[in-house]
Amino acid sequence: MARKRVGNKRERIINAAAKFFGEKGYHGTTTSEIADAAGVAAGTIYIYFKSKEMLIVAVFEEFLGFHMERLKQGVEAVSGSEAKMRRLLTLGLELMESNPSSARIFLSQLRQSPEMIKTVAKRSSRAYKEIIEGVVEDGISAGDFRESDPVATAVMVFGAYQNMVLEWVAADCSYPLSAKASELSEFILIGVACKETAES
Amino acid sequence: MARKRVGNKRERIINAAAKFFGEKGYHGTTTSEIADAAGVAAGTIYIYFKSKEMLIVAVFEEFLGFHMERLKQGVEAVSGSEAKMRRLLTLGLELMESNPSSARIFLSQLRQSPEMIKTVAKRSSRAYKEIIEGVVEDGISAGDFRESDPVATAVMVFGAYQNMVLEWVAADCSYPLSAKASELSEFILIGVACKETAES
Amino acid sequence: MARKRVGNKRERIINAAAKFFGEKGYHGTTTSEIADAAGVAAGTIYIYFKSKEMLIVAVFEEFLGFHMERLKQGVEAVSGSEAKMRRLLTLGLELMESNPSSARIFLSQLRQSPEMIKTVAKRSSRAYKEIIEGVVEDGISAGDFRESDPVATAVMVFGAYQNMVLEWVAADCSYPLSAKASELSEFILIGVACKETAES
Amino acid sequence: MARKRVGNKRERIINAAAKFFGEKGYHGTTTSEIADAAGVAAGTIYIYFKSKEMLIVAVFEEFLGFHMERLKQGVEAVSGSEAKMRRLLTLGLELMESNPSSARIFLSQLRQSPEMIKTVAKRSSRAYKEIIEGVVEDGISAGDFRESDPVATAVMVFGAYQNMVLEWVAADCSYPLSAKASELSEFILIGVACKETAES
DNA sequence: AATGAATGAGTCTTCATTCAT
DNA sequence: AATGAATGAAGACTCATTCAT
Repeated sequence: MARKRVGNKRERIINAAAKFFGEKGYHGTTTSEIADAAGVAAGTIYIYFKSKEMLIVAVFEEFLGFHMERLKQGVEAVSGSEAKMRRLLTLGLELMESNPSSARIFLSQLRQSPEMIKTVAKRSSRAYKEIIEGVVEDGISAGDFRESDPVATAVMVFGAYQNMVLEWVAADCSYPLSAKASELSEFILIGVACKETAES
Repeated sequence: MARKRVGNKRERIINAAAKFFGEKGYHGTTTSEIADAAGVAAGTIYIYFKSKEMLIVAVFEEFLGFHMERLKQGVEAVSGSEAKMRRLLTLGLELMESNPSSARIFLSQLRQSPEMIKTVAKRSSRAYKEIIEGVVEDGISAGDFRESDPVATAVMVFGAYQNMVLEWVAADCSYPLSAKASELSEFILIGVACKETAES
Repeated sequence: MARKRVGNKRERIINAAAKFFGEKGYHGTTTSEIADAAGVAAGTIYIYFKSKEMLIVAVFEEFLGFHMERLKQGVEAVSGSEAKMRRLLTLGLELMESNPSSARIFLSQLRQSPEMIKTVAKRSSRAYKEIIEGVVEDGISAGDFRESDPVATAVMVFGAYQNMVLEWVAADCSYPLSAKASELSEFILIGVACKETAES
Repeated sequence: MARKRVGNKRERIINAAAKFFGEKGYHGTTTSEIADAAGVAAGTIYIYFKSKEMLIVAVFEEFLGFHMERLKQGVEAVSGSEAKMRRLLTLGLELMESNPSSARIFLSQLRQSPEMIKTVAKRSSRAYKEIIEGVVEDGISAGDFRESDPVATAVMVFGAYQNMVLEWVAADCSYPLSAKASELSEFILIGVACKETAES
């Protein structure tokens, strides 16, 4: 009684879906098992979501919205371009670490069909990169980072970040991801900010 | 009729599979259409490959082997750490550009199931990163690149590279990917080599 | 159209399966034709039965349960060892005669795979023989039958009975099987009851 | 080299087929594995046998012919109705015991399709029963056995015999079948020979 | 809104059989 | 006679989705 009524049905379905999609992949998960785990009937899913595909999209949007909000807050909470970038990367890894299932969806399950890549995956990276771009742009304006194309830079920063998470997922999340934060930050900061490294 | 005898059957199947898997995704492709396009009977696929899954793995190995060979040759053909890194990244983008279908498989289709991520996708990035690591290590030894953990550096370099390709794929390959080579190289080289950037 | 709503789905599937398995054999029958004949969709079979194999097992259990109940009742309804044995054999032949399809499954289709022989076929003959053994044991105790190993005796009685049915099935059920009841009973009764053979 | 050329191809195919059909069942065996085990190409089977079905028929005929010859010889070698019957049953069990695979084919694999039951299985039991009938008839003529319908008697004798073998096969041939010979003979002989039952 | 039994189109895979060599 | 690569028809089973209740 207690566990069943925690959250409304839509939320329960999303949570169950996130868990299974992350663990077994989109095609490896059946809508029935999601319904079971969510404690609803098979048909109920279709009251809240038009199709299985729309369900994974919803799962992802939930995840993305939550991420974006946190990241924006985190970035605003500190000052200084370098500190902002550090915060962004560290927080990003922490968020991924706290929800490996969603991380997996983010990293691979959304790339199932060319259609999905073009719509959702694209939007996801766009949102992410907008934040990165913001930090980069501000850093350049402030003279903290070297001159560069913020868009291209964001693509590469995001790639490095993303691949670090993928490595961790491929390693079965067997080590603390957030421990890699400083390593990542160093690399990125040198890439974006490198200006005054003396001689050698 | 004309295309029927070009190449042996195994090769024809691999080519057809690469095309469809890349265009429509692993699950969006049926073994029958691969057989049709390859000009063989449905059952023939199973003479050469144990299952549909082993087929995509084979497609990928083919692609990876080809890539690795080219990249190694390319890197060896030039001298100087910076030149090697540039060559590596440029060649990588060129290879991806010349075979968008395989690029798509490489970037997403191999991540279909958690199983695949753990086995094949892992191996693929490992192979790629080994080359990158080699260049980074040599560069550090030679004093051309700054001191850093070559492994972690390779992860990030690979991530940036990969994401640049993914962007291109998500944009429907609508612009020449190789045109981005210098941008990527700059970013990476600053990240790995940044030592003597004068004042500001 | 008329037959559609007779009985629930599970029952309709079992009946259709019994018919086809009996007529065309297990491997000669497709799940689709069973579904068609039962007036259900192909997938519906798998709601009620885990696999085609579990379906034939279910068909058989149904048949066996029905048989056993009838035979036990029949045997209890009469008194005297000889009368019981006669009743058992007669009733057995009558039951087989009334459902030739199930008889065929019982006699041969359950022996399709070594696995089935070891599990289901074994259990079926065990159930049958337990009843026979009971009658034989009681007959011996009562002094009506000669001393013998009831287990081995049951094997042989069952064999004679079974082969009589098989003959009938092989002859396309072209004669009334129950007409053979007295002949069978005589043979068996002499075998089990013959006590005072003089001389030799 | 030595093993391969022992026997001609036809014989090798029959032997391999007997082994597999007996162990894994008719439908559980592929023609390819038979060809492999026989050391011939897949297509070669079809030079010697028209189809898979004709192959199992051939296997069976081989087995039956061999059996019949031995049984006839065995029966003729002794004198006296009772001795002949004993010899027949004992020899039958011994032959089955010496070739469990063929025994399994005989007992169940030939019953795969209604067609097979009607043609081959029928013929097999007919051959067997002819021998039994002969012994029974002679016994009756000689006054050794009681008056009865030899045909029906043979059906029942054959059934008892057959079921004893089936029990043994179902028990994984885990005990010496020939040890059951005397038990079987007693049962049968009482059934056929019992003449002077007093009274009742 | 919720259910869950039912649907049936869709797919991978097997394998007896053929035939060019 | 022999080969064995190739065929392609066939079939068990799955599962997203629907709809009567």
